[in-house]
Amino acid sequence: MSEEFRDLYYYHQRFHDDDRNGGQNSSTYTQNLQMFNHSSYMGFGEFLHGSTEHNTVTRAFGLTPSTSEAPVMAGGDGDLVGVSETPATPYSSISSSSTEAAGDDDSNKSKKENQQKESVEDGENSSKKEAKAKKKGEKKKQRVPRFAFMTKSEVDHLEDGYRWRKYGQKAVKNSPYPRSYYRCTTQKCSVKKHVERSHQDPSIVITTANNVYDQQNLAALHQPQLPEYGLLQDMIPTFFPKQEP
DNA sequence: CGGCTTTGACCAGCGC
DNA sequence: GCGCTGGTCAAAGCCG
Repeated sequence: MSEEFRDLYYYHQRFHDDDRNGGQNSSTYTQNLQMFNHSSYMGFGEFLHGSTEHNTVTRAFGLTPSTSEAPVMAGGDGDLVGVSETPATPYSSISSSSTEAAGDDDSNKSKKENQQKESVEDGENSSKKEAKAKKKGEKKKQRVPRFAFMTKSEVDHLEDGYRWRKYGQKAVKNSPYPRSYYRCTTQKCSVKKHVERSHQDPSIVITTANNVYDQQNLAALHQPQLPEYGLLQDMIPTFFPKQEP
């Protein structure tokens, strides 16, 4: 995995018997779910505290949060959270967080668009500079909480019930595997994620997603279609707790 | 024709 | 200030 992830929490392993075959016969199971911390982002505990609720991650993916109390990620003000104490438990947990402009993906975008528009309209470099200068006056870009999880899979882009459009691909430093950038194409869905394959263990896919879902919009968000081999809830049970009978 | 991927270019943040 | 890197844009092309 890329060096940006510093600390491992849990490690989620998932096998697809036949991903290529529509995943119809695939099976999913979890092994040590490993969580990791993005070095440039806030600690996991911080993430939780910074977030309003335990369901943050659920929201992050636009999934309807469970009504049951999230078990979870309790404790830990620091970089790591104590969940790592129970890694053997299947469905034990998920990954970490990071920060980046809190909820400003769109604002950044529009900012950028405006910037570009300006430069196009003016048709000169000067306008670009102006835009830049203008931007300098604006408040510093904040960070959106992000989190990531590792999945053992043969396919890079895991089916999670959402529609994604790939909007970019970059070579990853120190890794032969590129990183692909996706955005959710569902209306009102502003989630973005990037997916890369671990160069240390090529069988592992690292997915990192932002957390820009507006809680108020949550209800309006689409309900995920059940993919062939399970939802993120299955992959990240700590954040997607199973309903107790 | 619409939706998607590919890919080079651009931009901002960060470290030195 | 400069270079590097991650993230995004958008044109071009592909595909159903």
